[in-house]
Amino acid sequence: MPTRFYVTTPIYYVNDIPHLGHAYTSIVVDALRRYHLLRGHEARMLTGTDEHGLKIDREAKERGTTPHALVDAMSARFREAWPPLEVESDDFIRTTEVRHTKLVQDLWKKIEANGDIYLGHYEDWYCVGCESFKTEKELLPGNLCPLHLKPVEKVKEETFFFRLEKYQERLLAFYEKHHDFIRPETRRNEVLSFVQGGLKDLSVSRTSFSWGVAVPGNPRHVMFVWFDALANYLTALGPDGDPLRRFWPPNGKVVHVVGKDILRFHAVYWPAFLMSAGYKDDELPTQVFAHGFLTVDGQKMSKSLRNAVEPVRLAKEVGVEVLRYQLLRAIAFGQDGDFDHAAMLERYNADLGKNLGNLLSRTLGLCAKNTGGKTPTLGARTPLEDDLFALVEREAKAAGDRWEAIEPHRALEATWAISSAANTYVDRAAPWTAAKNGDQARVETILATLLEVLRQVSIMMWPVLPTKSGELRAQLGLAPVTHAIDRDTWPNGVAARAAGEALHPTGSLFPILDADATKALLEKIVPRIEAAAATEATAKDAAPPSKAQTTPPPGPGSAPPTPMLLSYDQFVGVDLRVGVVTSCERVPKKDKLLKLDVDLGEGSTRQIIAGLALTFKPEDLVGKRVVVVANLAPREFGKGLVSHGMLLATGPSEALRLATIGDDVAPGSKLK
RNA sequence: CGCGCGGUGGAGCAGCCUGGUAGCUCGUCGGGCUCAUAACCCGAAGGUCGUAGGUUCAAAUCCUACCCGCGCAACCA
Repeated sequence: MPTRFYVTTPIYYVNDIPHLGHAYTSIVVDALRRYHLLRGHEARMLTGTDEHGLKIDREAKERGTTPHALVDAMSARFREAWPPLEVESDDFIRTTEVRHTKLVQDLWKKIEANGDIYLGHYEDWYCVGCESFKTEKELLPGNLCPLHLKPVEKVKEETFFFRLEKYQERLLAFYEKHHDFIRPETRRNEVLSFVQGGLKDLSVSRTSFSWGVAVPGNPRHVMFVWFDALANYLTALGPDGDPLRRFWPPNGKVVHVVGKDILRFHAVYWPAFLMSAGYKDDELPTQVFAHGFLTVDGQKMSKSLRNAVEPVRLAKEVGVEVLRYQLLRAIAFGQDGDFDHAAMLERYNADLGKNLGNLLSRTLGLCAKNTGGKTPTLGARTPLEDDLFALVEREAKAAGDRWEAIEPHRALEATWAISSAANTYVDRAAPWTAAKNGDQARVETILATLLEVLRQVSIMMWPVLPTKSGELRAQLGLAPVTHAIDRDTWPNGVAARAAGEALHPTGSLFPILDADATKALLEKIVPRIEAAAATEATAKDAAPPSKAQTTPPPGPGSAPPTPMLLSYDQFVGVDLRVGVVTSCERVPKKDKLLKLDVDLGEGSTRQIIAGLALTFKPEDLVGKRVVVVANLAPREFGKGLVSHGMLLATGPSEALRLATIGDDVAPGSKLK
C-alpha cells in the first residue's frame, strides 16, 4: 500500500482578495505535495474558500448584492490566483457547494445523535446599534456600548451548544500520545495550556442571520462558521465509502497547514468534533502545522497602509520562480518572517543566478567545447569525485528529511549546498587544464560528474521551481521530472547517463539582474505606502472616493475589494460639515493618533480621533477649520477612545494636508 | 500582571525542541582561476549569541528574573 499524503491549506475567507499571506500558505502546501509525489507517495492537495457567516451577509447587503453573487465573484479570485503561482491543487472546495453542506449536516447529525449537541441560551450584552454581542470587558462604565455610547441590553439568544468540555481529557491524552500533532513546539505549548485551562462548551449555531448551513431539523439556526468550515477537509474526500477516503487516517496521512491565528480551531475544535462524530484516535488528522505571519519590507501587512502585496502581479513582474524561491528559502517556516523585496532580488541573483544558473552555464559551455555537446563518459573517479558524490548524497538525504519535517527553508539550504559544492569542484578539478593536457578521459569524467549533479539538483528543486526544473533538464537533454506512485524519484546515489546523448544549451536559466535592472524592478513591485497606491487604485477602478482616508486603520468604509459605485442617494447621505478644532492632544501609546475636540455648532464639541500625528503637532491644529464627515458611525480605537467623525485630508501620513475652508464660515455649516 | 514574537560579527537571518568546534546570504579587504551569467574558487578582518543569576564537566541552546524593540487584542495566511 502506497504512502498517502493529504495536505491542505485553510479555506480562505472570501472577505478579502488573495494576498501574499494566502499565496505563502498555498505555495508551501503545493511544494509539500510535489515533494511527496517525487517520493512515490500518493499525494493530494486541497484548497478552497470559506463563504458563510455574518460578515459576508453584511458585506453583500452593503454592496447591494446577494451573498451568493458576492461569494461567487470572490471565490473565483482565489481559484484564478493559483495556476499563475504554479500551485496545482487537486481540488478546490467551496463551503457553499452542495457536497459540503450535505456532509456538514451529516456530521452534525452524528454529533447530535451522540448526545453532544444541546439547545441552550447564549446570554450576553447586546448593542442594538452594532447588532452584535459585546463582552463584559468591552463595555464602558455604566454598561455603555463603546461605539454608540448607549446602554447595551442583556439579551438571550437561543443557540445549540457542542459539548466541548467532555473532550478535554481525551484531547490532552491525544496530544500526549501524538506529540507531533501540533507543530511547531511553541504552538503546541500554547494549545496545551489553553486546553488545560479548561474547555467550555461551544456555541455552534446562530439565529441572528441566515447565511450559513442550516441546522438539520431546526432551520431557524445556521451553523457557526467554524463548525461548517473545518469539515471541508473531509468533504473534499467525498462521502463515507468514497474511494478518496483512503487519504484519511488511518490509511493516509493528513497535514493541515494553517496560520497561527487559526490554530486553536484546527487543533482543538476540529479533533473534538471528529471524536464526537465517532472517529477513533487513529482516524484523526495527523498533524496541524501552524506557520507564522509575514511582514512586508519590515512593515505589517495591512489594507490601511495599502502595502498588501498582490502575489499574482508580483509573480508576473519578477517571475514566479523568484517569488516561490524567496518565500520558501528566506522565511523559516513556522516562524514569523519578513518578505523583503530587495532581499528577494538579491537572493535570486545569488542563489539562482550566480550559484546554480552559472553552474549550468559553465558546465554546458565546457561540454560544447570538449565533448561536442554530447554527454561524456564517466570514467575512473578520483577522490575529488568521491567527495563530491558523498556530499551530494548526504545533502540530498538531508533535504529529504527536512521536507518530511516541513522545513522548506532548510531543505533548500541543503539542496543549494550541492550546487555550491559543484562550483567548488569545478575549480578544483579544473577540466580546462586536463583539456590542455589532452587528457580527454579525465575531462569527460569531470563533465559527466557535473552533469550528474545537475540532474540530481533538477529533481530536488522541482517541488519549489517546477517550471525551471523542466527548463534546466531540457538543457541537459532530459525530459521533465516525472513521478509515479510507489516509485521513489528522489536522488539517491549516482545514476550516470549513457555517453553520446545530446545536450541543448539555450542560454541563461536565471539571468542575473544588474543594479539598474534591480532598481527598475523594485520601482515596479514595491508597494507604495499610502498615497501612490491610493491614486493607482482610484485610476484603475474608477472608484469615486478621491479623498484620502485620514482616520487610521480600516474603518467600516475601508477599501472594498471590488469596484464600488456610490449612488447619488448614498452620496448625499454623507454629511460633510465645517468644524473648528477646540482642543487637541496626543494619544498615549499610539504614535499616529491625535485626539481632537471639534466644534460642529452642535452645542457641545465632538471627540474625533484622527491619524494625523505624523504630520501635525497638537498645537498646530487648535483653532483650525476642518471638514468633517459628521454622520460616520462611531469607531473605537481603544478603551474610551471613540471617534465620532472623520477629518478630510490627503497625502502620505507623514505629510498630510488637511482639507480646509475659509475662516469666516460658521462651525456646523453643511457642505454641498 | 491581557496574549504573542523577537534581541546572534556592518546589514538581513538560521541554529535553540534533541546542551559539546557559532553557520548562511549580502557587504568589506586580500589572493586565485579563466570554463561560465563581470561569474566562480580560496583566505582574512569582524561576534563576551540583550543583561544578571542558576543548573551542568560543558549553555546561543535548559531554568529564573529583568531590560529593550515589535506585533496582536475587528474571523488577516
